Amino acid sequence: MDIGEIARRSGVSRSTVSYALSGKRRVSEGTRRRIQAVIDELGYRPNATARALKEGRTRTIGLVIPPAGRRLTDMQLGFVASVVDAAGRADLDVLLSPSGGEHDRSFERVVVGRRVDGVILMEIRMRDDRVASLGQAGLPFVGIGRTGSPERMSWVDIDYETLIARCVHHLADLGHRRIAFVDRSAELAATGYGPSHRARAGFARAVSERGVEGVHACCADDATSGVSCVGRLLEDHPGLTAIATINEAAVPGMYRGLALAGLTVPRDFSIAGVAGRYLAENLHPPLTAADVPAVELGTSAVELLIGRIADPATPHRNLLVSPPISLRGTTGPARPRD
Amino acid sequence: MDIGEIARRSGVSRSTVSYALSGKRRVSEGTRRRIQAVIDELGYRPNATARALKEGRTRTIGLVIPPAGRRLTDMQLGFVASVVDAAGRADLDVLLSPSGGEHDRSFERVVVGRRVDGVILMEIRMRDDRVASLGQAGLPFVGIGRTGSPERMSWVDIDYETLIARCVHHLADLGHRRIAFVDRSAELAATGYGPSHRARAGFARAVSERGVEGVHACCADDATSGVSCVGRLLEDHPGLTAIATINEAAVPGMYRGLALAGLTVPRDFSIAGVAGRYLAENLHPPLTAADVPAVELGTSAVELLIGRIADPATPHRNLLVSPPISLRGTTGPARPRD
DNA sequence: ATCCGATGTCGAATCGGTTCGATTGAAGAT
DNA sequence: ATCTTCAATCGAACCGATTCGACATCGGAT
Repeated sequence: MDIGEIARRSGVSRSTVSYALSGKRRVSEGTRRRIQAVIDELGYRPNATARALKEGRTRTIGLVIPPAGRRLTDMQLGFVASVVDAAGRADLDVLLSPSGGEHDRSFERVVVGRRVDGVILMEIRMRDDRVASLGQAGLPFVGIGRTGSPERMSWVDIDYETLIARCVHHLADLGHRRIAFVDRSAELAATGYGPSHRARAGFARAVSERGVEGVHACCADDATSGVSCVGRLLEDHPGLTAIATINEAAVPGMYRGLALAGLTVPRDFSIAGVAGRYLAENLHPPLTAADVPAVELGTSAVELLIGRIADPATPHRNLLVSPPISLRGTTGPARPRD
Repeated sequence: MDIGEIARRSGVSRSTVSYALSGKRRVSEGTRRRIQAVIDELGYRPNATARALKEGRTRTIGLVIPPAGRRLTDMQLGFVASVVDAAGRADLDVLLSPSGGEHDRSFERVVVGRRVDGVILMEIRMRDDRVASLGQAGLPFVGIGRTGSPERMSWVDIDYETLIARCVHHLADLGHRRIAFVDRSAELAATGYGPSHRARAGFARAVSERGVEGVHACCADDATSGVSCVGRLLEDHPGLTAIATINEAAVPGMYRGLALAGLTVPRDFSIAGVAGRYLAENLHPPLTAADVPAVELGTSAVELLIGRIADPATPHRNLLVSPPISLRGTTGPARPRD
């Protein structure tokens, strides 16, 4: 059933049906009603593909998520949910494209096949080929995260550098003198993952400002790795009394690792981090953390993208959030170990 | 840049370029090379929308997920990931459509606008309007989950009825005489959510077979609700010593609730359930549970869907899994309370 | 010299919409 | 009665691919 069928049954031309539907030209009341009746009876809806072809836009945005196989963190899940939600409110559909490995069929298909009007890119590297591809394809995009030269793109991001520094200051204020920074996985950091780089810089800065000792450790995004990471840290650094982290997925494991070592949080050991609010609140004990407003970031990313699609020539905009640290149950005064 | 541009620069007609690309007719070696050179130079890729219009298929499948705002459970996340992954391997893209509320623009757009070649439907109700819509639209679909009349559709599902019964038997074998079934949220169950219904039936059956006392409780999908749900159960049913559950998201909260009541798992209280393997293993203590093979289910769903798209007249197929219970750390011999 | 089949390429139609310019017919002005 | 104006509608072109039938060319058979 196509628009021709509707036209025939209503005794008008195809263009009249189109105008009746879009309202872009006047159609007499009687005709409109007749057409509408036929449409309702047959349950007609214009074919989105044909419309997309003619209009030159698909009313779809691409959401590039971390590659399949890797589990989304709580925060990432929050991004995805809020992007889908915000897009839906703007009557845009969302096409999922797992990417982040090397060559990438899905990303290729979506981007250069023009399946989408614009793209939201997650888990961006300091140097990111996908950003280059998108630029070259002339496809509007917004990053959740930013590259090393962020002035050349639109993005929303979390100010990990500042936030981790703030965690260190908070811990130092409590008297901690040996603090570990638990990063995300070594592979991710090695590929130039922005938050890792920037958080490391913020950590180094704060550590030197406060004259405390800093330790860096990578840790995969799961509880088991958190356990072993903490085990290693405690063993290698006897004076360690606190952790600052951006690895929310490993936090439950860290809790367990500390418990295994006979340490109680926050009495014997403190943890502060950057995490999605939902997760921070639902951990036990609830995590003292800078609460990343995933919904706000996802929503803003969609808004920025819609703006760029409407007018690609507009100057780049961005949003850098540094939410305050919510004091919950995981930090307390330093207490010497051993 | 379109196929005409490539044709012009290669000095051939558009159809020749198309045949060179698709291989559906012979093109002389020299011509093919010339065309390929131009394509490589310009980085041309056929416009997916135009191709979709002509071919009558979009090479995209729709994935209908629970409505925005509700957080995906670990198991659901596993489904989504594996569906996206399996689809990608078949060179299909995935369009996300949050749905499950009442009227639903996204679902409408995707289904009747023919944006996709087929649909995978999550979180199906015993009676589900979306199944009717899809049938009426003549769009192939596969359920992860099934309705009350499952013979009329293709699906993959978890045999919650059997699995919960198995949990009850396991607990009864350990001497438990008062067992609670912790369901998912009351709202979800009220809308006829299949797993709730079927698990409840399996629970009732097993409880009567073993002559033990069964208690039913609904619980929202989060840790906090798990805490309060357990609190209520312990208070209202003093003899309660075990829980069987399909609510994986509430399990961490149940642990906490039991701990708050001074009960140690599994010494004082047992829990068995149905949960994604990843979650079950990463809980602390690891949950004794029937491990739902989310990846297998998602992959099978995509395979079934591809089959139906290829030949919609084929008889319906389905897959009902009932994985064995993995004994981990949360069940033990009953020990009277009070 | 003519006919034949194979091979390689082209032109036009098509998919289902949107949109622009042209056309029709009726009402109002002169 | 003729001209103008305007509202309502129509027909055709177009978006960018695929595909079918037609056609040109050429070597080989008669």
